[in-house]
Amino acid sequence: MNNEEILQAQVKPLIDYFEKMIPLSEEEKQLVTTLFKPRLYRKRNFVLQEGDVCNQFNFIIQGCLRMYKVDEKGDKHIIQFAAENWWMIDLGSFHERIPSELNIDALEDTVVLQINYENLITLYTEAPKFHRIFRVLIENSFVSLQKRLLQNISSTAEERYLSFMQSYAHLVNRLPQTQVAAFLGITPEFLSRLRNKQAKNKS
Amino acid sequence: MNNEEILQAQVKPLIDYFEKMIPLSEEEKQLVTTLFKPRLYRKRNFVLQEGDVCNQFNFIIQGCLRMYKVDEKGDKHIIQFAAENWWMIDLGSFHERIPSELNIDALEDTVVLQINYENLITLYTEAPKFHRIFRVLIENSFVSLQKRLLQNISSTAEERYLSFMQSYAHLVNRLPQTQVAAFLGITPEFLSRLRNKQAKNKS
DNA sequence: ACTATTTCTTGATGTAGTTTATTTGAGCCC
DNA sequence: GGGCTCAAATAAACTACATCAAGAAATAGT
Repeated sequence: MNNEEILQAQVKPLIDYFEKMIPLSEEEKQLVTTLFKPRLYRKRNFVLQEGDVCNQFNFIIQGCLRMYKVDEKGDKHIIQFAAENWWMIDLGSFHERIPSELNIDALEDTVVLQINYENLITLYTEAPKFHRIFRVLIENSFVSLQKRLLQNISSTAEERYLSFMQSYAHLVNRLPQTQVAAFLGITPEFLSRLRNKQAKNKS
Repeated sequence: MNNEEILQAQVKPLIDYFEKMIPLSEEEKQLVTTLFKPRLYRKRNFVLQEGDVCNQFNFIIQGCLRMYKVDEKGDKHIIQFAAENWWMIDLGSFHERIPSELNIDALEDTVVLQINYENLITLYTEAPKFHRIFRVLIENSFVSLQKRLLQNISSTAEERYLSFMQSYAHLVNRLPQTQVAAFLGITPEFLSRLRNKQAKNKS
């Protein structure tokens, strides 16, 4: 993927996404086109590093990002993966304008449409409808997050693995096992055993 | 607490809560006063039972609620406690108008101000400012929830216990140990051991 | 095409947290 | 005040998962 292709990144998937919630006027579409900017992050590049204030609200056009925290031991704990048509942001850092404790990086070459803090305020001011759109958007994210929490506190690693295979079926082939393990909160070794067990069960 | 006291439930804490985010006009205050209704739930009564559609957005004036899921074994997994000045709702069920898998009940006699689905739509329509207010409100809830998830996937039971003691210091004396254990995702027995260990460390 | 690095698997051993059972204590109810 | 229920503490056996180590397989860089 080269710079020309980045510049071709279309705003259409984003407009479509918004219009699935609420139809937009021509002016509103124009605002979105102006205020969201395409950007390529190459594999292993950082969208956000801990210590920085998160200044971009990202919508993924192509590729895959992950968000994680590094603990004192140096272990990474993955909060979220996001692929095509998902959002990625540290909402706390973004809105409170405080340094983030989280990292976001690219697991593949990834093209996003991003809007910075200032421009999002502009968008809200020029088109208040986006308060509603982003309310609904965040409500949806909240519901997903709550499901994940519930999974985590109420299931064994094996149940979480099976559930992950279902919910992220489209993603699972694109992810190395180490990433899946870090998401499930288990060691890669134990994940390997689970996979082995499942394979045996099927045959 | 008797019915007279319930009827005295003031809308003031709620208005104050909103105005900490964004000032309201007199008309908007009036709308809030009209559309939110006070209600008493006695200890052990249900605000929401699984299978029902969640139809109320609740703001807690006095008391304490918990939200939990019951798994196949019959074990309860607590997603959230909420005391004075917090919100309690199953957002997924409420917005998608689908039956909830969660239960909400009262751990103490609890007075809430609640607005039902229809009236919330009315509120949004009459005073679009509330799209913004609820966007911010849900963003805050999202951030708390994400912190809890992170705690859960990255800490041991002991670390979670210590962190809980800090964040919920005001609540912890009002809760039986069994509830704390169900929130932390451990057995009451193991919590007892942790408490014991902490007590010894202090002396 | 070849090495180097990362990823995946497998086995042996260790540990955090569970399960089950028993005991003690604290409200509550005639 | 005695019987009841329900919350809390303690202990032993057990299980899910981690850690460590070492080899095999797959990817990437030159």
